[in-house]
Amino acid sequence: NPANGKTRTRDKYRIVYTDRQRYELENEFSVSKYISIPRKAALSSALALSERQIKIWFQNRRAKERKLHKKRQNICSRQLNN
Amino acid sequence: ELDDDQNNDGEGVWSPDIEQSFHEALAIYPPCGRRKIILSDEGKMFGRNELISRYIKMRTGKSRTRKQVSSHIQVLAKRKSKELQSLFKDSNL
DNA sequence: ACTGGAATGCAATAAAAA
DNA sequence: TTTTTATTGCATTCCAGT
Repeated sequence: NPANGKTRTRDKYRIVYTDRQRYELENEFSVSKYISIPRKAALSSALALSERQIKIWFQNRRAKERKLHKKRQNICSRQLNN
Repeated sequence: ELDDDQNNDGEGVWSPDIEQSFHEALAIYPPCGRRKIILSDEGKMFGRNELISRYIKMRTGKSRTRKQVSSHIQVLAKRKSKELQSLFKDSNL
């Protein structure tokens, strides 16, 4: 449903991705933190997700990485000021 | 560096007074999109967003860059299209 | 070389799911 | 409570038009 440009509906606030969708997305992320336009198109048709969903997944995945990195930094600084 | 905003007051980026002059500028310059976007004065070039930016500075004394104006127009257009889309959904279901 | 505008990025946030 | 999809308001980057 790419013509809409909208994913959320009144009955489905969000959908749960399949294990294969998660695996392939995670695999692509390990190659590059930023998805290229042709790779995004390929993943979109391969995983039956809209290009918007691919784009948003990478944004959320980067946010997760930043959050984890911040946690690691906090642990390090905690160990430094004992 | 510390909060160095001579141009930005305590309110948000598009506080009511700035929003007011922004809409005035929209009405003044081209009364809705379709007019010669190519504005070239002797020596200097001026696009619509820059004219809007200058108008906001005139009326409020606060600076909003042409890219801020561009971004704001995009956000407003998105809101409008979503309002229309939700109206269609409601009437259908 | 200038621009306006689309695509994209990110922080904050919501809410369902785990 | 934490994690996972999805949106929103701004800014920033990418694309052409003149």
